[in-house]
Amino acid sequence: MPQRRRSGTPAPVFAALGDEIRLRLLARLSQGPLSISGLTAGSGITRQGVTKHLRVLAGAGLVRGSRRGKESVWQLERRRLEEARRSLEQISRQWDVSLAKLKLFVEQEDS
Amino acid sequence: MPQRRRSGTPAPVFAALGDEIRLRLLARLSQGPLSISGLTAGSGITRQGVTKHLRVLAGAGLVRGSRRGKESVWQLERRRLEEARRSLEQISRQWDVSLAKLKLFVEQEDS
DNA sequence: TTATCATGCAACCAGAAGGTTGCTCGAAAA
DNA sequence: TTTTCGAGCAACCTTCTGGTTGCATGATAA
Repeated sequence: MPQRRRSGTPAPVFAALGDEIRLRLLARLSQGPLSISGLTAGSGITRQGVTKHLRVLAGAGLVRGSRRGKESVWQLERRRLEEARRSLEQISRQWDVSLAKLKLFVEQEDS
Repeated sequence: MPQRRRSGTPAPVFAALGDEIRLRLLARLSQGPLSISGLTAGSGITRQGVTKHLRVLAGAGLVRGSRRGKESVWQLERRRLEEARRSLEQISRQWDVSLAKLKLFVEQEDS
């Protein structure tokens, strides 16, 4: 089933990033592709736990896995992260405008 | 109790951003400060639900609330969002390096 | 061919999340 | 001084999450 995300909202990507273990997995994957047992080593949780986290990341479109022989190898997927970054930049921009207006308002009040 | 976040990891902020309703609340707050009932109107959930979401956002340091008369008014808190944006940019940069190396490796393989 | 290794699948479990309702309380408006 | 309005607190419920274990299976290595 392709196209899990409806691409409209950044929420699922943020949710996927909102977990320490998943951030560490991504960090390790940013050193290069790895198999599940490779990722499990030193992760502190079981292989099945890692698998579940990988599925969450894949559901958000942040990683992609493929079978190679008896192992399944995972790697980063660039697009979604860029989308997330853009979303955050946009939110951050709205934010700035908002706070600028607020500041202006307060100063007006004061005078 | 001040200082809820240990500021080391961006995960809690991402987790707070990882919910549609909370993103909408932030969007509305970016138009200016609002009371809880103000935020509740048109949110689709009850006042208590909104309150809980606000607490999550506050726990991540993204908003701040203060009492004004009988109402409690909420507004954005800039710092955390900037931190999150920086984190995402850094991750994104690692990512780029990683994928560049991968591409290089693949090309080498091919030749 | 037989072990062994890397996974997948399913069931299960405890605790967190997201939501609701009911009641209480202080501030404001009538 | 009464209402009324905006919130807080607590209890409760259901669903999702993060984790585990046990077992089955297809590839690889001996």
